[in-house]
Amino acid sequence: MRIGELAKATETRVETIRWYEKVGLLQHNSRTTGNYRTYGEPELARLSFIRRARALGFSLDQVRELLDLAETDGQDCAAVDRLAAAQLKAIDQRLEDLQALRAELSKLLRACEGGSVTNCRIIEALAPRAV
Amino acid sequence: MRIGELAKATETRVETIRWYEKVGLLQHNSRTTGNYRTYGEPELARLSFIRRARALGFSLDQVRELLDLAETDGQDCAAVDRLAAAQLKAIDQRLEDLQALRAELSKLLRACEGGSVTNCRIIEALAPRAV
DNA sequence: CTTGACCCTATAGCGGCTTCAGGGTGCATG
DNA sequence: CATGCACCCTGAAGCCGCTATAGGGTCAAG
Repeated sequence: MRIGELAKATETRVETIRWYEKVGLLQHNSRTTGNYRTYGEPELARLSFIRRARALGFSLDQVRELLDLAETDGQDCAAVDRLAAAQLKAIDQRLEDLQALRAELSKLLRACEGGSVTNCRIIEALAPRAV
Repeated sequence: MRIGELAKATETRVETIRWYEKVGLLQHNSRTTGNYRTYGEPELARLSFIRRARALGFSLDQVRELLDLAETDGQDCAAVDRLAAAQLKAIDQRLEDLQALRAELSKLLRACEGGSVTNCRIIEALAPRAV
């Protein structure tokens, strides 16, 4: 399988695949005579894994750890669990931040809707004190 | 006022202020004989505005737009409103994504907790099909 | 006269790619 | 056999919004 095919199969951009190679996440099988990368099933599986983990918000470093753990035979499920739990906690934190931010912003927007044409309340709210 | 003072007053790092200058968001008043930047009230106000807008999740480009709008006398409140509304929409989208992600991840975690020692269900779930 | 807090510039680095420049490969069509 | 086109290659730079690092200068107090 060539890189474009692998890209399609995993919904990854070709450049991203080459980039994963550069940072040591995914190797290619071999090369054709024309110097094209080729991939087999294991690479497809590995890239799928990577993409799934990325979609769950894991960093590339975390993905590396997960891959290591996945590949050691004596599974350390606890380590995986720790990683996933940490990730969940980080997501919860970001959710909280984002929700606070949303509340602020929508307060601002409500102020604007009620505002007059001559005075933009959003600008006022952002300004340090009565600009 | 020197840069350190301004930094303290706005809870901004000194380096960030210099960076805002580099990207054309905030100028300094003048320089001392010792080549130190100096700032006055208008710069303090402007930086406060920038920081507030940033804290609400606006990009630097959006902040630039907001500053332009804030400084034109004939206010275009509608334009400000559009910007803020777009920002709110973007935040809502990110919230949605993040919530979906959270659900996925916590499903994974629940699977792991119930799993046996010999088979990590998180790894299984990430793998394309029964690695 | 030295110490220390503050300031300066220029440059590189972060994550996670994306884009660009400047080519080569390989297959179908004229 | 030439041409076109989709696909592939490498290497380097660019994106955002800073942060960090190196290697200096300024200035007031002790």
